[in-house]
Amino acid sequence: MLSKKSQYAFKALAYLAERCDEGPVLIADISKKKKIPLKFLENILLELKKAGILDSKKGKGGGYFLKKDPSKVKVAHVIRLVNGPIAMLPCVSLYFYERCKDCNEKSCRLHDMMVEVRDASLNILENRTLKDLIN
Amino acid sequence: MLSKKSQYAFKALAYLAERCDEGPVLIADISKKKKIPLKFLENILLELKKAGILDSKKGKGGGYFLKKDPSKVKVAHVIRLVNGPIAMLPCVSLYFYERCKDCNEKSCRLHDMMVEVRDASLNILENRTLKDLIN
DNA sequence: AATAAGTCTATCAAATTAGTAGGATAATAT
DNA sequence: ATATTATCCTACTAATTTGATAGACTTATT
Repeated sequence: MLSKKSQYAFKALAYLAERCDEGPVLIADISKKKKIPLKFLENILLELKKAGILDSKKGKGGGYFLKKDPSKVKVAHVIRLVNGPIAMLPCVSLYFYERCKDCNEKSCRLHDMMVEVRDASLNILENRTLKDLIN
Repeated sequence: MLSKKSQYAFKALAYLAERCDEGPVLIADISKKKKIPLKFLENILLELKKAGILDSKKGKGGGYFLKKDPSKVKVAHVIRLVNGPIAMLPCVSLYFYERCKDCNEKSCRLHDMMVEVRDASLNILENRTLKDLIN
């Protein structure tokens, strides 16, 4: 399951995507409209900024805004950033791979099955962007 | 990601599925061969028994064994039992549904997307069984 | 200089995960 | 009967993760 943090991140990103031509948006504004705890949201947005998805401006008239066009930010990328692996097993993850101890990957049928699940999920998540989150 | 408990459960179930015509298998045997902490495995197997997947016999000649044919036990069912929801969001889960607070499901595009991911995953996991875990 | 906003670091409580301990119960063998 | 074998059960603990908060700091604007 996606963490609450991830859900907040998507809500905030969707909100920013809807307003991506209107200049910076206040954290407090997002927090209020999307009912996300302010300080928690601060941390999340900062993280997304450091990851290159958002940018910000300080002082009056400042706030957060998308650094790229919503259609350029993949949902899979956001999940990996905020939530971690998409795969169901470490031995099957593309970005967070870890060898399975005491298990031969070549002959593990669970491995194969989880590769299938991963690919089915990625087929969707790699082809959807923040643009698809806008109503 | 699947918990270690889930991974252990699948290893144990695969082991039992391979030996489903050979009578009861000792917990200690599974623990040793699959390198699963003994006491942890005890708890897991007991849980699977209570869920109706396994049965057991006490005393000499006892042990655990599959209650049904391996081809009758769906992978999706085991995941839900041991790991919990398969869906990425509570508002999209079939067996662990929870309403999304402060979010209108009808107009939430993330919701739609996660329904797609869920169905893509279930399409695989509901159609694979313990039999598919045997080499 | 005052104000408005994001930045940073640290901390905290609750929940979850992974694993352990040890006795209780039941089936079998002698 | 009783000793042995093996599962059953309840509780506990340690480590990690998650969700959230506090407060001082920095930077931009007026």
